Amino acid sequence: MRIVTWNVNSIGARLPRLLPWLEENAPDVVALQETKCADDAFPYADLAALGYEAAHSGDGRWNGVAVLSRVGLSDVSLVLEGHPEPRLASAQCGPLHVTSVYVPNGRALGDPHYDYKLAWFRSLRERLDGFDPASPLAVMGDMNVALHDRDVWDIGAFRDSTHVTSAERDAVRALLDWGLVDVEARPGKGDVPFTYWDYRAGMMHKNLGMRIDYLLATRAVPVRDAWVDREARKGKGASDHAPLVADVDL
DNA sequence: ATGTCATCTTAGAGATGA
Repeated sequence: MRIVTWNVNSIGARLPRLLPWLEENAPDVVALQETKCADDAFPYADLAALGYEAAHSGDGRWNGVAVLSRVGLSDVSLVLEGHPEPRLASAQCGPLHVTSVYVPNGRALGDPHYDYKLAWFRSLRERLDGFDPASPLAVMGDMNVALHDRDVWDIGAFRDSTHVTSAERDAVRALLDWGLVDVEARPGKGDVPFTYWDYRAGMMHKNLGMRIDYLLATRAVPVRDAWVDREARKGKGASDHAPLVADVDL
């Protein structure tokens, strides 16, 4: 099966790009983030027309996550204990349990949002205790963390900034220690499979990006291939994130 | 790098977040 994670930066604004992309790439399961959409405005019908069931959690202007599946959708959960913002959606999709996450950005060191980010990660880790690391399970989404120095275009530009601190990286590593593997995409242009490029300052054109979107999967998920579709980040009407795609033997 | 984009607000340019 083919699985995808993609921060679409508004599903409403992105629909003219998202729907043709789904038709062309034919993924079985898609984890979406930043739908920026209330549940009653979610484009269920457009997605159903392409064969997808959807579980969405969103309340409007900010955040919002979804799981799309054309291989079954059951055991839906939209809750991360103690955190009311719509940043997590999970479901059983055929043989694979999928969680779509949009981790809080953190904003700045010393900002309360940074502590919120770390607390959110802790809750996500605790939530994993309800699952079996020997079973096929994927946690996918925008982690808002660059795990290694090479995962940003210039680590020197990230002094005293979020996304690269030890605490944030430790929070991701705690997920790995539970039993998840960081499924890195094939190297892209510039040797690092960046998934995000800021809209400003021609960052995409200069390939000044970050690898902050992740597919984390248990060892029970045999990964055949994984890549970033940079084409989806190009041109008019693109999200500032590219989709991370993987083919798995399930 | 701070050159854009998306959304909301008691109508329309500014605030907010990324």
